[in-house]
Amino acid sequence: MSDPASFLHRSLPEAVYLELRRKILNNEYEAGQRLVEAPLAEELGVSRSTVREALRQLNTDGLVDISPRRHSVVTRMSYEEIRDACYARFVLEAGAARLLTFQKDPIVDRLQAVVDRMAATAAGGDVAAMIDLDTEFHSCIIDAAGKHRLAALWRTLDAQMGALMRSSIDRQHIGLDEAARRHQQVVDVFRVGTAEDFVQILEEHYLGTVDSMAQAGVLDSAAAFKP
Amino acid sequence: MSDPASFLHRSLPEAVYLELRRKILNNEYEAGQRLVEAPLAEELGVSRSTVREALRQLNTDGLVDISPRRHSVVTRMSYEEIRDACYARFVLEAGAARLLTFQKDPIVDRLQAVVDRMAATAAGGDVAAMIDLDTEFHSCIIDAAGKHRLAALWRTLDAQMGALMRSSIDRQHIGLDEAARRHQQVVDVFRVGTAEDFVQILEEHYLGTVDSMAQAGVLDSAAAFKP
DNA sequence: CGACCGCTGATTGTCGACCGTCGACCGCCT
DNA sequence: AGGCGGTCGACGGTCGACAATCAGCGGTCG
Repeated sequence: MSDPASFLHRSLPEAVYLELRRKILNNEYEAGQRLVEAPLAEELGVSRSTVREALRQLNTDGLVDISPRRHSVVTRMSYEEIRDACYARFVLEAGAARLLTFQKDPIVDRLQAVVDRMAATAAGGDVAAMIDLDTEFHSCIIDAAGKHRLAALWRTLDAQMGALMRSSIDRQHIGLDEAARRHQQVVDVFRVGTAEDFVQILEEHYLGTVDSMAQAGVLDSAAAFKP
Repeated sequence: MSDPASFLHRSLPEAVYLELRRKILNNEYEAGQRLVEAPLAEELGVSRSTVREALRQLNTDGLVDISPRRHSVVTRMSYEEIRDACYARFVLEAGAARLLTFQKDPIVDRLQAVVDRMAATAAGGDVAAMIDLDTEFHSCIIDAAGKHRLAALWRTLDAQMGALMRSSIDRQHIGLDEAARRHQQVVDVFRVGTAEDFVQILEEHYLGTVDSMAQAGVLDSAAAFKP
């Protein structure tokens, strides 16, 4: 993100990648939609090779599924896959959190500030902004641990979850106040508790997230098989 | 690995990717070596596009660094980066382990079997086989948790570490018996302990690994600042 | 009437060529 | 002699064309 050289030489594939990524994450392309190289290339004014490279990148991000010799589609995750990704994200965040000093860690002020903004945003009903704040909140924790690689992995998973959350909250307009409250709870535990307490409430927090996504019916077909 | 469709349609880029990956992981290419597209293409009998795609894939695996408009090189990790990757691997494995039932989990037999083979291998002094067994050992734990996404992330990190371990153990021919003993210790804790005990010994296990790599001088930390 | 089989269109796979850019080298100016 | 600007070679970036392959469709045969 803060790599100074990445602003210069933002290559064509990188730009295409970012554009397609943005559209997928904003649900301008819905899950399962076909992404055909040639039309995208013409639409974006580049050649197929360029689009192709961007699609491969999106594939490794888990945002696009590529069927060999067939066509690419926006990833549609099963309930199982969503749970797995969510759990992996939780595990990484817990791994970051256990490195922090609790109670007197200055990070708590930053977290509180984000939660305050969440409360304000919840009142306004801006779903997209809320999800961005969620990412910002957890990023604080991840970044504070100073583990760059771990943070990178987390960010990939978070982006995917963000896309799902967008589409889930879009469908049922509840939970913004609830979300703000949940995060406040996390901060409170951070203030007075230990790493163990924190991990526990974090896990509940994540489970709540995947549950609300499940109930929102984001997972179209596989939802029926939920235990 | 177990994807049935992956045997069919093993495309050219995939094959090239696997071949280059194998060479990097076996240290047939040393860290920092330049990987120029055109010569590689000719050597492998494919076009530059194909090699290019394989290099991108290796890049996202963290095995190759790509400098825009310049050339690609085999990744040379700093001490910090190694520690980060190692820690992330540990976090993921701990996240898998906490889902297991301890003491009576049937996995322990499989783990013990691997350790037994380790002991035999240590006597023979086969470094490469030992590293493969290490991967197999930890894979048992990861796979037993049944979290596919988490396992995939772990595997990527493990492959990188494997490359480093190969080159570190190559340089100092000690530690094979020591490695076997360490893993036996992990199994013992698994037998009688709880998830918390296990995570603790696992962390020591990982720290020991990164330390021995550090001492082996894999990370030319001084060389990093040298022209 | 249904199942099978080959045609066909759509889409990706692969390639070689041309273009732009970067760093290295060299000669000139101070 | 040292710094600087220009030139050159090397390499990645981008492209359009051609080949391979798959799914769906329509015709045909049992």
